[in-house]
Amino acid sequence: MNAFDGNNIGMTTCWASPSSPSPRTLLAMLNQADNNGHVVDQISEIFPQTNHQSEQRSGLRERVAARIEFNLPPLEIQNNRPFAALFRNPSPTVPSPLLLISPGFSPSAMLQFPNRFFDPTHRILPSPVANGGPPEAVESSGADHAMMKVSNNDPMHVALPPQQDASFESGPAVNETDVINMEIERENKDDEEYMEDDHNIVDELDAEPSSPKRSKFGGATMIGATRSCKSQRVIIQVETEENNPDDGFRWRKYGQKVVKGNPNARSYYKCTYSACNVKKHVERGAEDVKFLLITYDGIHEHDPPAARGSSSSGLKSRYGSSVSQDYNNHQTVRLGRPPSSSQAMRLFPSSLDPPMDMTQFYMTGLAKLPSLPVNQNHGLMNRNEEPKIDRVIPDGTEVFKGIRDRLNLNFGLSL
DNA sequence: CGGGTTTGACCCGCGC
DNA sequence: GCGCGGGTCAAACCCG
Repeated sequence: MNAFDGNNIGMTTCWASPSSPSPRTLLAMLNQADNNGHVVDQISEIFPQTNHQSEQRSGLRERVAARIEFNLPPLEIQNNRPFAALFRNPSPTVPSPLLLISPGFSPSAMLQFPNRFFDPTHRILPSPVANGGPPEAVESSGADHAMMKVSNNDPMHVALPPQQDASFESGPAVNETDVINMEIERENKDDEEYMEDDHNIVDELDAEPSSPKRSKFGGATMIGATRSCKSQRVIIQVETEENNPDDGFRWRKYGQKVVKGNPNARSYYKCTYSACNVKKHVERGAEDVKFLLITYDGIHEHDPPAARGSSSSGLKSRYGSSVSQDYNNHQTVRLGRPPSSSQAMRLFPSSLDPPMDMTQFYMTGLAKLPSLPVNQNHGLMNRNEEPKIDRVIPDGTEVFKGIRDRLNLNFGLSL
């Protein structure tokens, strides 16, 4: 039994029955309630057993916490949008609020185990000032999809036991469980500016009619696919010279194409694991080639493959990384086999790895995209794994369990 | 020979 | 219907 099985985090990612309010809808209602008290009546229909009278006078975080009957610890949020220009459709896609997380906290772990954000005692979210450098940050969008941005100029080093590596290196996964967590987090900021910013984001999204793909998802940023929208999608932006950072899984490149708006070709990869349909495509930022935009489409339902010719102590895939093409004329074109792992950048560092210059991530979960098929045993990567995590954060676990239970109770949402 | 990349052709959805 | 653009296929090729 995985230590996180008790949470069943993201066990099922199908939020949405049409009759049940989505978490976003719920939070939007909470937003409105900030400015319009009677909207709370709507919410009271959803949470009839909660006493929201006092909540109307408290912050939204407190109200959310009260409704889910758990105390959500406050988070530090800053207003920043430093990477807005890095995407092909930069201005409308990048929202502003950032959540700060501590250095050394794996973004993939963050996505897979969002409950850790709630840990009030382990202090996962310290002040960036204390880190002496640009903070890690998680960004949550005010638009119809979740966005998270993680940046950290400090070397990342996940302080986890080695046996946890596979879980935390297995690549990013985000589902709407994460989304609601992030949404709840961001709502902690009872700030007019914050709310206005939220609206501005929506306005910006709506203000770009020239992008035909956008309307499909109600203004959500649709970077890429026109057809393969049947699985969840996570977009990560990494500042790296690697053109395919190692994420612990093995990928086979099956295509490359120059897409509109970006002179840098996009490479398409499939997971080589049999019966695994996870794909990803990788492209350089249109405006800043330092940044690599990796889009994961789908969720691995298997363990990361053992590295060939290496011990079982770590994932040292020879094939996870390659410099397949010199998009920026900074590296020589290399055909055939990728460079050795020593040249490859590990996307998700482990505790065994030496500190690396992992700098920036950008993650986007398109909440509007259809969720994964309901499968009680799937939903996030490696959910079926034997327990590899012996560091459990009880408070966070309980918090998330409470959220899950409450959502299940009130919405019939099975997480 | 197995497993990877390359690359042009093709497929398909969408907007006009 | 047509064109555009993103995604995929598959033969050719590369490499250890």
